[in-house]
Amino acid sequence: MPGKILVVDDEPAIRAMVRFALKQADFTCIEAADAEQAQTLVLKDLPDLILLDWMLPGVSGVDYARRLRRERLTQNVPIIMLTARADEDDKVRALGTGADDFMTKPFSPRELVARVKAILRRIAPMASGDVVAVADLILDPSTHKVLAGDEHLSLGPTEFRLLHFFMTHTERVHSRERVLDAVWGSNAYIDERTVDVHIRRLRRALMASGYDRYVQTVRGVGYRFSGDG
Amino acid sequence: MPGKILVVDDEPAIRAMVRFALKQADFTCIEAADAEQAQTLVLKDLPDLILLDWMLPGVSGVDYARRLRRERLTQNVPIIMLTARADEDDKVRALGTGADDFMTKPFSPRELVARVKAILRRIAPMASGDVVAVADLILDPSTHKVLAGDEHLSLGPTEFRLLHFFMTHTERVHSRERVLDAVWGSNAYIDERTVDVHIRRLRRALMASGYDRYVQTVRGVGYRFSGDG
DNA sequence: TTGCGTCTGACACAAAAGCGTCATACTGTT
DNA sequence: AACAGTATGACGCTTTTGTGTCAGACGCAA
Repeated sequence: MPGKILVVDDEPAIRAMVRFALKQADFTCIEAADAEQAQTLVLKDLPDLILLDWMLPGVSGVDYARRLRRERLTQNVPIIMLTARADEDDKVRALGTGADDFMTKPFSPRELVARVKAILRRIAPMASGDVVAVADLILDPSTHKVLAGDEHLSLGPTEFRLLHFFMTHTERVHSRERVLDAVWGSNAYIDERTVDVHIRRLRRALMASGYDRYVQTVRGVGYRFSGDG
Repeated sequence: MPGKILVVDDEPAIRAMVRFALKQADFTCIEAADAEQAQTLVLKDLPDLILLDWMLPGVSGVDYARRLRRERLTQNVPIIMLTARADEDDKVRALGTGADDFMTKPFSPRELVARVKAILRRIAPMASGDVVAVADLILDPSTHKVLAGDEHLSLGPTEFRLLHFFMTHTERVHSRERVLDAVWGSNAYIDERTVDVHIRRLRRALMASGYDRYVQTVRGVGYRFSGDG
């Protein structure tokens, strides 16, 4: 279950093709025909990546991309622009909006999937679906298992995501706010103290294998996942 | 990898290329120039996969694909559509017929083989007819029997297919949606909770032999069939 | 066709697991 | 010591899953 992808295009045919391709590759796909619909979906469940048509009825794809970049919620969601023609000017402008990549129609499903995966690996390591390992701690999103050495340890969904986040973003301090954004999906009205509780639960689960010491408190700032003290 | 593949294309040159590529990869290849011939071969010896040209003299590839999907015998045989141009509309329509993939000419032998293998991997572990075994649990599709140790256990058709799916796709977590696709067929309008019910029935059947613990719930995600907890 | 038994999917309710918040205890800093 | 930030256990609530039941579909036999 690598990731959730929002497709914004007014042509149902394109959406159908994209949906098919993404589904084949095990992505979850949500769809919108215009910017307004898209925004509703974005607020409802924040996607991991957005495929955005350059030309849209109403608010254009370019304008919508700018807006997505301005707003805090979507600031870090990668965007791939879809355009009808390979026009250099368009390309420059598209990248100017903050798009992460750019594809000209027609494109093959294979190419689409390849690019999506590339972007996700680069920008959203959590959504790539790859096995993550830190020392002897191994987390496998595809089986949803976590191994510490050869011990299999069981985590609740939230602790699993939390550990996944930490393991894909090691060595850095993350504020509670950031953790909430990454693990809870950023539009949650949740008390920051709640992070503490889940940190506690995660530590407890890791305790048996000693990996709890990887989950480090940085007083006044947040938490860090790191091998050395 | 076992496999008999039917190529339906009116151009002998294409057929020759495909035949060559498939033979190299150890597939058996049978050929037809039109839908009528194809149908004769299908009835004589059911192929594991069909490569079907989009444009055929007489009954078009699209229509023939629909027919293959309608008929019981061929309902589950994967189809790869071959189209002349990368026309988005064609692609979409091809997928609408129930094709599992499509390729635009010209394609390389390598690409062909890769796609064929991909499809067979995805669909065939269950369709191969091979006996599947996990620990002492043995499922034989040809006799439709399941043995746990030396106990013979009886399952309903759906539970049988469900177990078959699990045994050919162990270790991974499968969302209910995915399970529905694989076990019920990808065009079933079925409540996701129904999966739970059949999981229950399967577990109950496996209970006597203790294999019910292999059927694991991954909360918030789906189910997994796995030896270790 | 009719009748019979099995299989199925939906539903409703029960049970379980997970979640977020809070109050309180604790720890490090100044 | 006083303060601010953090850790932790408990608790009420929500979401998700488990399970029994039932009406209808289906296959089969007469």
